[in-house]
Amino acid sequence: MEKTNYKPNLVARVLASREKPRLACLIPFHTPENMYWEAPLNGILKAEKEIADYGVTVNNFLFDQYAPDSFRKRSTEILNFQPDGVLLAPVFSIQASGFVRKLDTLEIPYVFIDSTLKNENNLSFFGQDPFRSGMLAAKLMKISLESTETTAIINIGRERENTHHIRERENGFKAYSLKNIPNMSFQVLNFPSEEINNKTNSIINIPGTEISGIFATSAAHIIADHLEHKGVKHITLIGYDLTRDNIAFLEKGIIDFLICQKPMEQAFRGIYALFHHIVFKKQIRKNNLMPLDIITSENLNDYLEFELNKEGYYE
Amino acid sequence: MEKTNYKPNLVARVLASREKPRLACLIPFHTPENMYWEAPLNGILKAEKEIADYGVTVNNFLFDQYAPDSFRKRSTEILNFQPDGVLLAPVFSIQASGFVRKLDTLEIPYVFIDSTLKNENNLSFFGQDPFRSGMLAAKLMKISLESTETTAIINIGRERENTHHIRERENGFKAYSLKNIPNMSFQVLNFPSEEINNKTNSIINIPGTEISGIFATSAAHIIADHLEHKGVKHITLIGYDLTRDNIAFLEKGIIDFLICQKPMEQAFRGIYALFHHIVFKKQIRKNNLMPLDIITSENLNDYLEFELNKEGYYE
DNA sequence: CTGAAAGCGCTTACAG
DNA sequence: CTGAAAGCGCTTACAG
Repeated sequence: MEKTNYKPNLVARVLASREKPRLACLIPFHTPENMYWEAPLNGILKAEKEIADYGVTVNNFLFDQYAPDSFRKRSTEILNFQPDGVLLAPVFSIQASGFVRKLDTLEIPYVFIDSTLKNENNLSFFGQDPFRSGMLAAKLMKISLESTETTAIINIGRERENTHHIRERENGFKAYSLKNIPNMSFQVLNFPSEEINNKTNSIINIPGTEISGIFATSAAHIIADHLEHKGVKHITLIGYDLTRDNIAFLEKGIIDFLICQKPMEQAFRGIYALFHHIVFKKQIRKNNLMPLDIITSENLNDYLEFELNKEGYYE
Repeated sequence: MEKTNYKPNLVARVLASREKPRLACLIPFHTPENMYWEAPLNGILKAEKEIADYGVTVNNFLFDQYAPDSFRKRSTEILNFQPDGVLLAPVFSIQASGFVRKLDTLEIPYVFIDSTLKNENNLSFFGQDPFRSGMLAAKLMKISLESTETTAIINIGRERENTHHIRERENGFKAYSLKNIPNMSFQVLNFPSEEINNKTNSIINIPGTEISGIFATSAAHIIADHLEHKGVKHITLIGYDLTRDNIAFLEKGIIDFLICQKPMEQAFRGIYALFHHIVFKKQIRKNNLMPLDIITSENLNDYLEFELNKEGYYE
């Protein structure tokens, strides 16, 4: 009888509905030393503006990315806040698991950005596949090398800092190299970030001319700074993320490639996923892998301008 | 007195307004031989769906990309249609100029995609900078080459076919090479597409082992097919666009890099620019250069999946 | 030319 | 439990 394929007008629905959905975001705050998390925050703020007319409000609960306790405190605040949806970066997997379990009970939808947890009922995930990004880095390394050469995989960071992500990048790089670059050898070097900060130039003891390529699984700018001071040229350096420091070294030609994971867009689209789900009852795609964008000095400017302005499809 | 910063609710405005804006699109139709223009059309259709609830309708006027007369006919139809906004690919610059002049008189806003015309009053442009894309191709070529080597720039296509675009790609490649790859020599080869289609394997007379890299300013799959049949390996092949043929050769490893200009997103965002301008009276950024996306076999799948699904920020 | 009323297509509180 | 009425925040045709 009701076979008429009636489609309600969503604009009218929003206006008539007295609902004012409240979203909560749980991501790390950024610091002058680590600006990475500024981008997701900007994505959130941009999305918030765009959907304000639909009655949606967004509240941010920022935690210390090195302090699991801070994460737990903020997540409790969110539960008290009783939001209609949550966007979170599940940096600390144990604490995040406990938190989303409570959200499940309360039937509050939640979206992961940056990294994900397996076997959770998240509405959606926006982020990168770290293993594949490591493979891509190895491919770029392969074409940069001339023949039989040695490269280094350098991990910089605290023990707890995004460990899984970093390891997966390394694993991807290794897997690709072993399969596709048989005549390349590599060594793995680990440096805690505290040590690096104090004595950059001495601690990274790169065996001079033997190394022709470096894959920095994080903080490429620190290695770039080291290479610049040492006056080392001709080392192919591949890293991650368009932070200000990295960009400077990319422009100077010290960093050759940066792989970008579109952190602003991850957060922007995460908010939109919640918005579309809650307000428009739309179906949401669960896994959204961001493309592995390759940035060089040639496409840097277009990329930056584009990424900063695209989100709203207008200025 | 009215210093109160009152912001009208756009959702209510749309509902109350009896306006039903009608958009017209003027782009080439695609054919089995040239599927490129399918992507922009899909972008248009996707955007159309999303904004239907706002009362906007979209009408497509497709022309033959090799026939200026076809362009002119369709543009006349659009003038009779009296749209509230126009999206067009100004493939034929003279005809397009005449058309947009009439739109100016009628005060109908219009947006360029794919390529642009200078000194026109277009609301917006979404496309790529072909010169910079050529530079990027040269950079990729540089890192792929081992030392002193010869590369070829190969242009395939009819005389009239996107000439400006193609030439600019070539010019960008040359400019970068001359400046940054002093020990590389290159030759420029031009093939009309008609000849190619008939005798692919014989006409491209690539001087065997002397060539170690090829920059295909268009139709890379034709060259890839040639290389495959000849059994030539180790030639770095760089081309454009994620067409089905190109993708197949990228996966096989015969094409090494494809530079993508996001044709679907160009059109999608073009429609959104018109929508936001007409319905929401939003300010629109005039020049929107798409990033020069570098696609390899490693990031191909993520890229495809992402691009095909991102537009609506949901599935 | 100004101002109050009707209406956009829905949802929801309320009367029956 | 059902159905008609009121109302979301605007615009616009219409009465004065």
